[in-house]
Amino acid sequence: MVVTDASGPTRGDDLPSGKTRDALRAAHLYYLQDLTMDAIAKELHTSRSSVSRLLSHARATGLVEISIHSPLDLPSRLEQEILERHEVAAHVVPVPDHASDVDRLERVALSAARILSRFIDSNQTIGVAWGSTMSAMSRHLAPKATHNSEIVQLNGAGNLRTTGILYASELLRRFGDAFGARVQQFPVPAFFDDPATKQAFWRERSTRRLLDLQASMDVAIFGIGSPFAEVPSHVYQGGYLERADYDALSRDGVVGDVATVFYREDGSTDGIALNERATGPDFATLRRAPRRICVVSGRAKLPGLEGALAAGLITDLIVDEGTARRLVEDVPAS
Amino acid sequence: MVVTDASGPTRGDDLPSGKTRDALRAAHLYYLQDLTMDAIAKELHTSRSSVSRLLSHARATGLVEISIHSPLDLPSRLEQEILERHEVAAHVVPVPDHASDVDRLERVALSAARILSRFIDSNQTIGVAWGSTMSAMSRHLAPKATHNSEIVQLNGAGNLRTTGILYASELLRRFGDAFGARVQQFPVPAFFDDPATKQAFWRERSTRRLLDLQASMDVAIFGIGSPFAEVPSHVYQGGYLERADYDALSRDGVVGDVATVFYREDGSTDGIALNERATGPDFATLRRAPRRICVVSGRAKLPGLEGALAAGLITDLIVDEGTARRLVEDVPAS
DNA sequence: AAGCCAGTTGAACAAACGTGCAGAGGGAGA
DNA sequence: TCTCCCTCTGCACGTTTGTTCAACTGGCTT
Repeated sequence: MVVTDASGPTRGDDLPSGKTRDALRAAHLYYLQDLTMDAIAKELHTSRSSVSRLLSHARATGLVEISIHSPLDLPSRLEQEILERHEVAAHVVPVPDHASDVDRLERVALSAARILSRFIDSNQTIGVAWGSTMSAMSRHLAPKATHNSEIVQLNGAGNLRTTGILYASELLRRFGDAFGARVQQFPVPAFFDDPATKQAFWRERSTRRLLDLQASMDVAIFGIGSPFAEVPSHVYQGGYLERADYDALSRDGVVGDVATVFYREDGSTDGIALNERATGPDFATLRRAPRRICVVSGRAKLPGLEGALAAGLITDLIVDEGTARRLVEDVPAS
Repeated sequence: MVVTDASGPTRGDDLPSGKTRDALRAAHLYYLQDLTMDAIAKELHTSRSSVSRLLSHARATGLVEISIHSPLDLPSRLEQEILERHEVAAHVVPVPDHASDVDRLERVALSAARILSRFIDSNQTIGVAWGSTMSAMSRHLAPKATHNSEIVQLNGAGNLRTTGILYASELLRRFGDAFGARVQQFPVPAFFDDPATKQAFWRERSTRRLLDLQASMDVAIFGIGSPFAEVPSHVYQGGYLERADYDALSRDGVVGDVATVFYREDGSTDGIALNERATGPDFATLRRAPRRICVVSGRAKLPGLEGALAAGLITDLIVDEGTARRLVEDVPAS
């Protein structure tokens, strides 16, 4: 639920009550004055454990923000190089080379969630895709109070087996909760069976409303799908695609997808039949968003990432260290 | 010393060596990925204790910044009221009411030091006064790398007993170190014996250079002196003033000083003889600095604070809770 | 070459911290 | 009014973290 907190007009002394208020004060004392929790407990007339919990609350709830500044001169050579080669602001997440893909994903998602709050603000329309990366991310979002913002689902999530609504709506809801934003779901399947159905649907006014929102996004957040990786992305496991679809993608030289829209190594999408049935925004629409944040982890997604970069889909990239390294090594000159 | 760190052009893998680099990585892992220090130790191939130290280093050195955001709607009613009444951005430091004045000062100074780094940036001229408040503050500054900034001493520090140079230079040096800035000392006594000497000195070219710097300050940082408080400020203990001077101040209705320039309750300075011999910048000069940060703790300084506010010396105020409360209560309507 | 100093290191200990748990409080509904 | 359910509290325990200490390193002097 959105942070509301009963801190009414309790004027008078200095005990305006309200958990958030206490948390704020505890945070001041702990992070700005270096008191121990014990000392804070005494000042707040409560137990040390409660203070510990208050501080957890303060962190989890975004009252406290911890950020890390490279001393400008040495900003991860990697980030620097990625910026130069691809004109993309990169955030490289350190992960040990031997980490499993699951670990890697989890850690990138955690960092990404923390970094994200910098980009979110009031009065924004925020497009959110879905997939395992976005899902992991949604579980770690640091709340940040905003007004009048809107979360828009970028692509449908229904498939042959489930409506996908539960999964996707849960994910979206987490984003909405974290930022106190309204959530606009997109209740369509990930892929239509028949392009004509999509066309028809797209003409519906309720659909149009959503498409218009997408077209006016301020921020888009998405992962990258990699159809032919050893560990396929969510889209490719969940029964969204059939054998024939795969074969078609393979023939077309597809290296990845963003919000269920497929593309080739060079970023092109023309003539990829499946896109006619996909529900994600075409790249021209996506690129209208001034800030487009891509979260990637695992070397398997490298080709997909390179394609997305070629397509100019990304303005901000959050990526694990190993993949970042390969990105700059693979392509000596773009 | 200024952070230099031997992290040269060590290209290659991902082990560019350098303590700062490790600290940065540790900080990422600890604060952005919530690993335990033990886990980080393994990733960095070192002991847990070293990681603990690295993290301390990262915090002390400003690589990690921890900030606290009130959820905009409830920004300490006090800060709100001070803003409305005095047009000053206040930062209220929570301190228990029963805290001693020494505690109070220490805690305000600590918070102030942390808050300060937000205001400091590259290519700035930063005026710094001295006194017990500034001294306490200087001991807690969080380093922040800047280029081409300059610390300028606002007022002389010599007195009858010592040259004051040691004390003041130590204080200034800490500021300089923390921000990697050059330090411009002002080697004059706090008060001249004879106004004429001051006049003469002020015509010296070396003095002019410094006064010009003061006149082009971007930020000024100062405390408030309170001559008649039970616990007198540094200026009033150290042998800077004599009996006769006190009497004169008392007759003139002085309530405080900023950088050894005295003023009355209404902020006026005209006709206060001592100011003719003082070495601090006159208020017109001071007010040319776009940002003027005042750090105050202890109710004894309340009259002084009110005078400084009346004189329009302050744009940003860092003050302990008790004093802030009295400030808004004392004067129901400004 | 020996000696010295300043800076690091990990082990061991002590302090500070997070969390499961059982009990207390306090509405909303029966 | 009683009961159920939810939330919050402080305690007790195990874990995590800060710090002291002695040993070690590498550079510089004598």
